[in-house]
Amino acid sequence: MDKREILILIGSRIREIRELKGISQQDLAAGCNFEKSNMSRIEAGRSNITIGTLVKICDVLNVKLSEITNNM
Amino acid sequence: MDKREILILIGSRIREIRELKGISQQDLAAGCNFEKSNMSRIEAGRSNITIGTLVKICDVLNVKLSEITNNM
DNA sequence: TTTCGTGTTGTCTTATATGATAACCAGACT
DNA sequence: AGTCTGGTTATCATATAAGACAACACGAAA
Repeated sequence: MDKREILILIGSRIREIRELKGISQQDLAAGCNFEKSNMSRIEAGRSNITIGTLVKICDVLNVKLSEITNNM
Repeated sequence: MDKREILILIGSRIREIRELKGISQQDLAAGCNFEKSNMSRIEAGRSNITIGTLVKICDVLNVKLSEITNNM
């Protein structure tokens, strides 16, 4: 799996969990201290995010990093 | 677990796997197309690496991303 | 229709990761 | 002594992620 695929998978996983918890992109982004526009890009896999950003998102979603990267 | 801890854990995991496979930082870095100095920082958890960089390293080490992030 | 909620996209600045180079340290070996 | 090998650290330029902002699309509900 290459970088592009992984980023898309990570984004999809984030979106899946977010929707499962009934949170809007807006609110998730706000919890992470950034704009919904950036969250939209992240969920679309269009941003090569850092571990720091991913950890922030995991924190707000209240999931472990390994839950996001599971099977990758 | 916060960002700092996670980065240190990821770095340690990379080093562990690299040494297990008997590769030098030099060679791992070369396989990733960057310098040993950067690999040193990454293994020390002193660089907030992107998913792209992590995927590159996983590729050269021939491990899955989830093997690195396991239990985090 | 208008308004609201949610998400997307483009563009901008600033912060920082990437990547290169050089100097350095510690062991091992000659 | 010198000379490898492996790793660390400092500094630099460049690429790009982070973060903010505005405009837009679309469906639902008023």
